[in-house]
This record gives sequence, C-alpha cells and structure tokens, in this order.
Amino acid sequence: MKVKLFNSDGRELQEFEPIENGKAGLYCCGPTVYNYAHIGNMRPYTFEDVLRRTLEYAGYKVTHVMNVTDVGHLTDDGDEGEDKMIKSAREQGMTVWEIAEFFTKAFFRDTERLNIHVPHQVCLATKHIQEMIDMVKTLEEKGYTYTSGGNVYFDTSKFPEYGKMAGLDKQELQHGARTDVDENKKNAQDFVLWFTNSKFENQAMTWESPWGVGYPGWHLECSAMSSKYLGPHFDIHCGGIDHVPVHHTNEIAQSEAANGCKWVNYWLHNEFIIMKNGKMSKSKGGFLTLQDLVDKGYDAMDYRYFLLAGHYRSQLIFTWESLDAARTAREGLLKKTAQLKAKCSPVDPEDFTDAAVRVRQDFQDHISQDLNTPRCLADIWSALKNNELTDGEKLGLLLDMDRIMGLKLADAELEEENAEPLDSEIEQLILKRQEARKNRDFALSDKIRDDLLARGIQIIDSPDGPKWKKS
RNA sequence: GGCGCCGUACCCAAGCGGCUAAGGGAGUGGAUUGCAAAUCCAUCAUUCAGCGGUUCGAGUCCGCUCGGCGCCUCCA
Repeated sequence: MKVKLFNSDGRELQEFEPIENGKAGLYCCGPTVYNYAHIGNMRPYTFEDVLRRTLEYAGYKVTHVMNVTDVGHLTDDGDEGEDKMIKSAREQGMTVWEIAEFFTKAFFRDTERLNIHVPHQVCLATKHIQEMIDMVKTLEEKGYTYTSGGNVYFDTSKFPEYGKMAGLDKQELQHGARTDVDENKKNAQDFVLWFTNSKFENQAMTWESPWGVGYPGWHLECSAMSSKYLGPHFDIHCGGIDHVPVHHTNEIAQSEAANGCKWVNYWLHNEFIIMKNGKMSKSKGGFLTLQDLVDKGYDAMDYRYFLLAGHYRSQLIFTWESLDAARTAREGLLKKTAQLKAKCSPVDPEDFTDAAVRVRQDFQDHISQDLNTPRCLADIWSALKNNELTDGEKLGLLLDMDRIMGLKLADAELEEENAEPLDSEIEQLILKRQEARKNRDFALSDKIRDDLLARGIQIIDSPDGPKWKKS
C-alpha cells in the first residue's frame, strides 16, 4: 500500500518514500505539561496515531518519537494568562517538577482513553539538556550564533533558507504587533538558543552551560531530541498548524545549520478544533478537557470518533450536537459489531471474496489518500450495509479497518440484558407491572416503568417477556 | 498591513474536472408495540455562498463580490 501525504514543505500531496526501506521515522511535537490538555490539544495526537497505524498497516516499521516539554517556562505572578490550576498548584506548594509530573500523567491518561498508542520513545526535555547544549555549541562553532544581552541567539541572516516552508519571505510581518520587540536581536526573526538572562524572575529550572547558568530556548528540544533518536535526517515530523511559522521554522533552521544536511522529508500539520466563536483558548473560554466530556457522561472514545469524522487538515467545529452525533454513531457501530461477533467468526482478509476485497481496497485507497478518515468511516458503514458480503467478511473487514481507526471494535460486546441480578423489590415491581399489563391497567404499568427508570432500571418489552438494563 | 484556509441538506462532514453529490446525527414514513423506548426497513441536496469566465464537461480550475476562520507572541 502506497501512502500519500500532504507535505507542508512544498504544500502538495506526495507519495511517502522512506529514507530507509521498510522503515519510517516519525517525530511528533508533544505536550507542554504545565496545564491540562484541552480537547483541541488532543487532535494532533489522534491524527498522529492514525498516521502511525496507517504506516504500520502499510508494512513500515515505525519509530514514533514524541517529546514532553517539561522545562519550566513559568511566567511571573503578574501574568494574567496564568492558569488557575497552575496557580493553585503553586499555592499548594508543588514545585515545577511536581507540576510537570502531575500533568504528564494527566496527558497520558487522556491519550490512553483515546486509544492512542504510546510513542516508542517519549523524551523529556529536562533529560536532554546536554544534547541541547551540544547543539548550541555546534551552532556556535559553525558561526550561526551571537550572544547579546546575556542570551545566545540564532542568527537567521546566516541561514538563507530561513522560513522557506512557511513562506515567510513572501510576507510582510508586523513585528512587535503583539509583543515587545527584543532589542538584543540583530534580526527580527532571530530566536534564543540559550537563556541566561530571563525576562521572567524566579526561573525555577536552570542548568549550567558554557554561556552561564540558564535554560534552553523553546525550539531547541525538538531539534536535539529528534536527531538523537531518529538521526540527523528522518522521514516525518508532525505538529499543529500553528507551529509552521515559528517553532518548526526555527527547528529547521537550527537543525539543518547544525547537522549540515536536510533534516525532515515530510512535514504534516493538523488544523485546529474550533468552537462556534473561534479557536479554543483560555482567554476566549471554551477550554474543555477530555475529563469534562467524561464528566458529562460521554465516553472518551466518542471524542475519538468525532475527530475521525473530520479530516485532520480541516478546521473542525466542536459542538455538543456533533459530539452527540458521534456518540450515537459510535455506539451503533459497536453494537452492530458485537452482533456480528455473536453469530460468526471474522473471515481473514486472505480469504475474502471479490466483493470484500473491493471494500477493503476502497478503504485502503481512502486512508492512503492523506488519511481521509471521514471517508474511511463511511467505508465502515457501507461495509455493514453491503449485502454482497457475508457476516464473517463484514466482521473481518471491520476488524481489519479498525487496525487504523482504533475504535476498539474488537472489544465490542453485546450489552447483556437481564445480566445483573436485581434485588427482590425491583423484581417484584417488574412482576407487578407485568400483571398490570395483563389486566390492561396501563396507567399503573407505565407508572412502574417510570419509577424503575428513575431508579436506573430501563425496561425493554420484548415478545419473550420484559428485559431490563441498568443505566 | 501582510500570509493562508474555508463557505456542500436541519446539524457535523467527505468529495485528487466526467457514472445517479460519501457517511453519521436529527427529521419523516412504515414494521413492531397497549403506548413508549429499543430495534429493523425506507426516505431525506436536479444542487454545492453569489456573479462571471475557462472547458465537450466544474461543487471541483480562474477572477470578482459577500460571509466566516486562522496566523504574523506562547499556542495543537
């Protein structure tokens, strides 16, 4: 299976050609663990998970690397943007290290609930300070840096290709439009590699370096760690679309300058989840976490389904109505899968008839067309409705497709009715209701039904007698 | 000011110039039911913001207009 991906570098669909035959190196920008991740933050990890699964499905041996930004970039107390959670954590006397650990755990709990594979290599920025220092040294030796105001800067004028992917050369940027201009910079786009002179007081995390005690620049970690685990030239780098103009632009500059070769072949960027009134952010409100959805009674996997229903490069509008639709659809899909499981075994793709082979081929065409997951969901539903297929083939197809979609279809179980024992009082009520129905006393029978529902027992009348489900 | 994206049914959302415009949700009709719920079946855009152009052929390409969004600070 050939996989076509939209490469931000060049802005076109390209067939994936690995550097090393049969292998794929994948680096993904990870979370900054100084707050809970909101549901918009979870989109890249879900999309990257689908990408990884697709590459694996296509037969590649994938090495998936992700960083965790646990270096403290804490702002001072006067920062209005500071999250209440961080503030309260600090008030509770947690150190930045403890805060980082706390939110790292929270992050991986979320990704687990979304059935996102843990990357093969999760690297903490704080464990790779030496690699970052080495990289700055290399850049310094090669003449790409200067020191000013106590900080080491990358001199973008020494790197002619600067901003090529982002098309920055075509733009007339308004520098200082929203931030103070750093007077120490030679060029407006230069960025700090190593800080010894923080504009923030009380920097909690600092390390020794040839330039003095300080901490690394914000872009350095991805360059240093990706090269360590994937080499100076690797296949794919992913991240949010917002990273293109600054973070990834700077990563490319410092990596290629330091390594002296092309760094990344394919750049993949996901678009944002937006709320009705725009981007999800603390300031605009609508900061929802996965836990918020769970608290409202949704399954985290409903959110995965919701994400898969939109293409990763399109802005996706989050509404509760959409999430409801995703929940209903996912539950229905699970139920149908469970029904198939109950009556047959899956047919192995090797033994598919032509009709099933065609369905599978369609699915593969769609996923390999820049990960068209919405279309793939349609393929799943079409397979269920396709009467050219046997039940065993349908099940075989579902399980095969779910290797990429990750909806846990293999775990689908029929909801057991009458499974849980009822206490005798409820049992009596059910019997009483049956009696009332027999006597056509529907006022009474409906009242009992309502009462039971209020106690969490849903009655389902069927020809074989009443069944019940605990809700 | 500059750069970029988008506008498809009631909602979400696919659609790489060419068979009858995917799929899900909601709705509607029917089966079933004492009635509900659940389930099953069926149905649901002659039309893709508007206008103009290119083409044998356009939702898909080009131009303009209107409307929405993102970026140029950290941000997924």
